[in-house]
Amino acid sequence: MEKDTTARLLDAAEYRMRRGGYNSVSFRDLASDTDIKSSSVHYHYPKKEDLGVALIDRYAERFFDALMVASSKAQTPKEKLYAFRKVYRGALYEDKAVCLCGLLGAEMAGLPPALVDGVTSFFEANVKWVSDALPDDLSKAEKYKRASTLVAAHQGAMMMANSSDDNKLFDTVTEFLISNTLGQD
Amino acid sequence: MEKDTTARLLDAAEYRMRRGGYNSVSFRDLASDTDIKSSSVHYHYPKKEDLGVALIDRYAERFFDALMVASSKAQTPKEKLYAFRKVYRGALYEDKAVCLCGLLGAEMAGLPPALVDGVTSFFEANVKWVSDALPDDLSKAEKYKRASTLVAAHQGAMMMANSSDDNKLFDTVTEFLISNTLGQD
DNA sequence: GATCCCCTATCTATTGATAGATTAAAGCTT
DNA sequence: AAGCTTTAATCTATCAATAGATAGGGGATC
Repeated sequence: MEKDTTARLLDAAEYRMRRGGYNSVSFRDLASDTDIKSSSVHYHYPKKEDLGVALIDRYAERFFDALMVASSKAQTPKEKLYAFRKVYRGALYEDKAVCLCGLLGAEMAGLPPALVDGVTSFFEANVKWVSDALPDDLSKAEKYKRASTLVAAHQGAMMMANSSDDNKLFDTVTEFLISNTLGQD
Repeated sequence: MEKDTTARLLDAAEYRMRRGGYNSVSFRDLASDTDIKSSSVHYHYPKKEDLGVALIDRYAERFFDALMVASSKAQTPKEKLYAFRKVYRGALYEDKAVCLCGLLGAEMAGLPPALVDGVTSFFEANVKWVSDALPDDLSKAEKYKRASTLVAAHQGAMMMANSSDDNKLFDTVTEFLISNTLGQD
């Protein structure tokens, strides 16, 4: 089965947005990417904001789906955190781009209001997932602290790897941090 | 002495760019911010790329100046890293925005070539500074690893604090990481 | 008088967005 | 089955607004 138009539009929009940001995506670019006219893009997503919301929704859903798959056999906290890392790593290596929400999170103040919530929840859900992956005996506050640190470092490492064109930086940082964060009780 | 036009232009451009990214800044916006005409903005910065380069240069210079000041009395690695943190923290709390290079680093693929180098060097210099601040007895590789992690986490924490409108997240993450990174030999 | 700085005026390209025609398929009615 | 209606998805054509950029004029200062 072929991909329908909305899927192809979202693919094109995600590709562009994860490289140049929200304002680097235009309806005409998407139109030429998908071989339709820009007015037809508006048929699927009347406002750019609508497109943005759909993009974030799809991205988040795909991210957490991938996270479930990657962590399905994980038992220990360590295994779960490596699953988390693996999903981030895939986004960087396979898509050759930073996290959509990481980029939009930086541009937050310039985004239409409807997008802000999606980005915020993405990170909340990230932190929650990592918190739940950490050892049970840690306090809630301690879990929050470590989970936030892990998510922040993954995002930062992604951005730095991207901007220095050196993906190994991501590997180095996240590997170090996971072993280190778990290394002490 | 009043600020000259270029300084006011860079102020306005930095304000906007650190909130909405490179493509959210327009010559007309800057013109109205500084009460001149957009053609006069072109007098100072003929191309947008020129403006971008000047912005990054000034930002980097100011950053490392602030770092020198903040670390002038620092003796121990721990004190130096807290100075590093303090400068990042100031950028977040006082400017109420993310790091210019952090945002541009994410948008890298959509930037004019001339800007790319500036952003890359900013991070290289960051990592180098932190490396030099770490204890002497660590290997070069170990220093690189920890320095990259610290810089990445500061950037990521800044972005997450910004996008969740909760600056304390930055404090929590960076405090945890500095004490933790130094805590083990 | 040359230089610096800003102006008016204008150009072309691109932006997000809309109106209205067209086409084809799907569903109903008789 | 044939004819009619509706819906979905695309098109052409066009807007007004905004983008980056340039040409050339005017006043101030050195």
